[in-house]
Amino acid sequence: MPLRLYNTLSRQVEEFTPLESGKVKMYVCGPTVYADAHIGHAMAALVFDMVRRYLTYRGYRVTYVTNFTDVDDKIIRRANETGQDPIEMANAFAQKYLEHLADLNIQPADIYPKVSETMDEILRVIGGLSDEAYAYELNGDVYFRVSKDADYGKLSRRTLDEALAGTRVDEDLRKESPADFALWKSAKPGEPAWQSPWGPGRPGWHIECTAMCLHHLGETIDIHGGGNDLIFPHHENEIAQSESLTGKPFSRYWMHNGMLQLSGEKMSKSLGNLITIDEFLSDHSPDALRMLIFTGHYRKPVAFNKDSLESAERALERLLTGLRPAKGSKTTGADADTLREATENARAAFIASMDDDFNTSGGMAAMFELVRAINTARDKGLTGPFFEAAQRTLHELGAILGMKLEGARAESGVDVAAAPFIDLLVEVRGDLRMAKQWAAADKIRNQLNALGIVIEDTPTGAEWRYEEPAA
RNA sequence: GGCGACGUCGCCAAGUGGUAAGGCAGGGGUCUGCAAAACCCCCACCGCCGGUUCGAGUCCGGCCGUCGCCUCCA
Repeated sequence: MPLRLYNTLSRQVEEFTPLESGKVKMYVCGPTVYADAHIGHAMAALVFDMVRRYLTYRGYRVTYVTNFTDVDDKIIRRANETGQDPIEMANAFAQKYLEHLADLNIQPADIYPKVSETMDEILRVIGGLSDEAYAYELNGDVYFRVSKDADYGKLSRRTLDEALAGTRVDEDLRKESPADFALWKSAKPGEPAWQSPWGPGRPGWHIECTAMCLHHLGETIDIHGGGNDLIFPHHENEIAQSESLTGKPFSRYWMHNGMLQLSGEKMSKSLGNLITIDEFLSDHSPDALRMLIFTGHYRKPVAFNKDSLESAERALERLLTGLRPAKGSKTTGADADTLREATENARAAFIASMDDDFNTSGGMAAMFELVRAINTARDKGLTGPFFEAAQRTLHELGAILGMKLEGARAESGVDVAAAPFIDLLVEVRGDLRMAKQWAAADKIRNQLNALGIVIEDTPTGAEWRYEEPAA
């Protein structure tokens, strides 16, 4: 079964075939680093991390490039306000972003290009476009001549007239057409500037991705990704620049994730309705965010609110029940066969779903089916290789979605040093129960519970684990 | 206004034209001293109106509604 994915360019689900067999060149637009990243950024990073992990799982060798925009109006403004050097400030935010990505269990990209480090390539691209009359200069500014690009608008499905309809009133009136966009901006006093054939200045926004792709991945890449708010004008303009310069298709597939929404609106810096990654991680696990996002489809908007987050956390807890240890002694027999079959079915169902445009929701369903099969097998006393294989498969499928599926006990909450004392209390409680001293036994259970230690009685004795105390 | 996406159980959310996955919540059981967990069972005529078809949540048209883009934006 081939992998199929939705291509924004064709507005259809297509079979995926990379340019070079077995290899995938992938570029994802990264953030402009002028403030703390929020979980909307995280969603894009998470979605494409999942895409990359799945492609890798399916045997592709993926080269993954994602950029930092570190030269930009907003960065300059913010730096001026706070009296910092713009490049240094951007660098600090980029560094922090990288830490967030690591905290979110996002695999590092192969290359993280920055505008400030790609200047030679950017100038070369602009020069090439100028040579072919795709660009023109106006007193140190260089603009892309949209009218010369015959298929401009093919990604966002807009005609030139439509693209013009909403253009700003305070446009540079010297431009040949309002739809023309800046490739190079001449330097104003107090701004960081680089030397160019058109005088000192800095690049326009869209040109960086074109230059970075060309430089690091070549003239045609396989997958270009980003949020769907980038389709126009950013990605449209990238296509215009790249294909005008090379005469070749820029990206074979365009993938766009839906927006994370807070109270019914897109989470964004300009709207001010955001939750930073820092804020999120202070209260919740990275797995919970993945659960929330991958419960739905990556192209659809995700509602982020208290309810959806709580629901995701409970769903995650349920997933984790499948990883609790076996407690019986059977290793073979009908229950083992049933579990083995369920394990194979779950993996097959997971792959079938993911092959269909990364249907993580269906993949998640397969994981829950597996959890039920594991829990049933455990209740029936199964242990041993088949039980372990099932749990390993659960981990394996979770890992494709970037989930660590770590039990709370192993992860945090309980100081390792406290464990023997808890064991002791649980043992004492067991003795009290034997003596039918219910009140005293329940007191231990309740008080430990208040501290986040959950005790469960089983036929083979009491077990305990740590859980975040309910708020 | 233009372009586009979407409207499926109380909530979140899948769904290749043939009578609706999964999760959360809820109800009923098994187990248990009680509890918790786990397991079993129950819980949807798919926004509205037309049309195509033997048959539509799934295709076509219209309407209503939500969201995104059109300006920096993951």
